[in-house]
Amino acid sequence: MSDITESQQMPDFLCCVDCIGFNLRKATRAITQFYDEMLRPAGIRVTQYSLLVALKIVGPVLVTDLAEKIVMDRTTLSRNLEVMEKQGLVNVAPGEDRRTRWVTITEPGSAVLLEAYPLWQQAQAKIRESMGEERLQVLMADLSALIDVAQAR
Amino acid sequence: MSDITESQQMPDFLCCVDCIGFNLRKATRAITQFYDEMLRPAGIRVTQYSLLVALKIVGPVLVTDLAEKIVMDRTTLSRNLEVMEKQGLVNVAPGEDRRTRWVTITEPGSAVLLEAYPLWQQAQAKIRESMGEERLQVLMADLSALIDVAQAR
DNA sequence: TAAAATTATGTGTATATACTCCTATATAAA
DNA sequence: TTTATATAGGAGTATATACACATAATTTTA
Repeated sequence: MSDITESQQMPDFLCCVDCIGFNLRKATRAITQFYDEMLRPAGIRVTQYSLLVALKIVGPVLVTDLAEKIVMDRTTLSRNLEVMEKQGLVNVAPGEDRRTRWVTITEPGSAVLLEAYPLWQQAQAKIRESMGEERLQVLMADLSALIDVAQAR
Repeated sequence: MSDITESQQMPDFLCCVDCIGFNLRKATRAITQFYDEMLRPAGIRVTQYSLLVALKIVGPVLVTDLAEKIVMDRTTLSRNLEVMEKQGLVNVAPGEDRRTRWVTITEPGSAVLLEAYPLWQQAQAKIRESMGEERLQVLMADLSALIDVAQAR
């Protein structure tokens, strides 16, 4: 256990704790708040923005298929879509196979997406300016690699 | 808007959508599930593990101070600690300044931390094996940089 | 010292996340 | 064709997250 079980006062160490899960969650909290704030004028959050983009590109799509694509638990996606359906952003309709449900972006959903897009661009640009394009590309690739490690079980 | 507003069928594009928020959240979902699964025998999740480590190192600490250190909303931290207090992992006691509350890891909390530590090490090692030490260091640094960008407002 | 401003925290509400168990439906096997 | 199995999704429960608002206590200011 070395230095972890000893109750030393070393506050600065906290910022460099090397737990990948912790650091990833910490960065996600900060970045999510950043995007959510930038997107606020459009009335949606970054999670909803991402789902609208995904639906625009791959929709209509089945819940389970979409969930797998975006590495989101099926039940999580369902609950997120439930909110968006109430807001009129998406449509969920049963398929011929009566077990399935097709998810589609609605007209109002597309309108909100159009409104949100420039706001998202601004957020994205701010980060790109500060981080640099190449560094971001490496980061995105590393995040993908992390997903592969996590799912290789 | 270019290719985003056109309902083209290009499912593979989804995996490379360049929204930093989306990719970060996606990776965090996968990695959090990974750590949570590895830590399950100890009965805690990676969020709780991180909080126990933090408290072991810097505790006793005030709620707001800890929240700032770990880039977590004050109210989020309060709610997380509430659960851990019910489980007996932490103690929350009022300070001399009667507005404040000191948070401390308990004896049972330390015991759980000791039990969880080797499990966490295994999770960490698996990722390190696959990613390599240098790549991970770069990744951690980039996550820190992201936090700085997000908070520079 | 009394009033104003600041600070530390709690509460209400809402979204985000995912595990476990359950139901309905479809497909495969006997 | 009946039975067994696999699949798609929903519901219950619990943690994680954070914004807006409220409260109590302290500090600053007039």
